[in-house]
Amino acid sequence: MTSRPGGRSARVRDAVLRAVHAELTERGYGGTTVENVADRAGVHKTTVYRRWGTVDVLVADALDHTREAEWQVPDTGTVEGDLIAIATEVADTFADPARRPVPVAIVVAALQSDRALDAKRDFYAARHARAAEVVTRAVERGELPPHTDPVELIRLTCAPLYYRVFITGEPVDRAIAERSARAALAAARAGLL
Amino acid sequence: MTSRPGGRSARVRDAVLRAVHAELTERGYGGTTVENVADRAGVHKTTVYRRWGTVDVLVADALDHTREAEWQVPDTGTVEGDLIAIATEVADTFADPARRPVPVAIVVAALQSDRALDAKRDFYAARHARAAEVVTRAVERGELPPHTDPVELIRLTCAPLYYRVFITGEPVDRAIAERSARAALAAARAGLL
DNA sequence: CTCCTAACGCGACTCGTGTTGCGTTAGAGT
DNA sequence: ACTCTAACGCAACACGAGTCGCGTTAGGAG
Repeated sequence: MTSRPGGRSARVRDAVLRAVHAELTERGYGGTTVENVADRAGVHKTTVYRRWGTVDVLVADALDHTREAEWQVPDTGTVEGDLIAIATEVADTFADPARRPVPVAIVVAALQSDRALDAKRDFYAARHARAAEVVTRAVERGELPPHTDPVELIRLTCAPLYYRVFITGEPVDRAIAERSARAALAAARAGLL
Repeated sequence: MTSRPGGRSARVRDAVLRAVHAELTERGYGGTTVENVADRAGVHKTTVYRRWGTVDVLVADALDHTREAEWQVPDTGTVEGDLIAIATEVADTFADPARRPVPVAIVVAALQSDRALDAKRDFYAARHARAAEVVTRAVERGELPPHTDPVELIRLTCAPLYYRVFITGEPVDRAIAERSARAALAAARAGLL
């Protein structure tokens, strides 16, 4: 039934999703067209229209695809170090002109399409669940109160960075990443999560 | 030169910006068209194309327009009460299906257009500057450390709510608003801002 | 090796968005 | 009251995104 990894369908999908990534980086979500994606992938546009239909579905599928790649959870020995590492990674991504456009495009897509919304929700749910390990470890070590909500601490760590990028439009750097992590940690230590 | 408030230009602008608001609410940013806006405003589409050109400029102008309306800063007597009030207002807006689409559309527009980005940046800069009053009052009362960054505390209060709406896609309610405010306050009291 | 089907390529078509040239009108200035 | 100009209305047009029908091909099954 379904083609194996070496089949034509799989090759087309790989080429198209790579093209989606490149188009989003260069033109952003609004400038990305099904036709341009098809051309870049070396595939006819009707093929893309039939299998995906719209740009937001392309983005959603690309996000699902990248979710298969594994992500390494930091383990510095302390929660503070781990949270700072996580926040720094986020800040670095948004500070890099080559990587920033893709997550931005995903947010835009998710705000306009249920299909992309699901993909984004799943992606962040998985990421948060993985990242929460640093919190559960800290609780076990006695660094944090026993009833601390692990995912909430992760959210609180990242939120100020995303807030700057998407709401206030201010730049983000590592100093802000550190401050966000420490602020979130202070709330956790106060037993507020 | 410029027409006075009662002139034809001003009437057209009012009608168009009202139509923009309605279209964004009903169809969202992606579904809003210059032509639909013009029809709803009872104006020919070329008029809108000439004065604004694109949807993002319409959104930007509408945002500039609403910025003229004054916003009441809460004053409950304590920083905690004030911050909770601010956070609750944000949460209520996003929880209300009738009000939520507009700020969402503004974020989408700002991610795709420099003109809308400027308008959004100015809007939030003004809002934050006004809201920061509750922090400076608190510092004067001795509730918070003297070097606390007022705007940063406001950002920290609101960030988790926006993070849920735009990134994780989780719902926001008043309980989360209160927790966000208290968490931000804990960081401020720890002298981390 | 042959068959069979799902997926792809191709070109023509539809349709909505945005543009242009020209005539018309509101309304400010005198 | 009259003029003069900026802004608006209108219709025809251009352009690109998305659709459709049909022919072609890759590649798995037997």
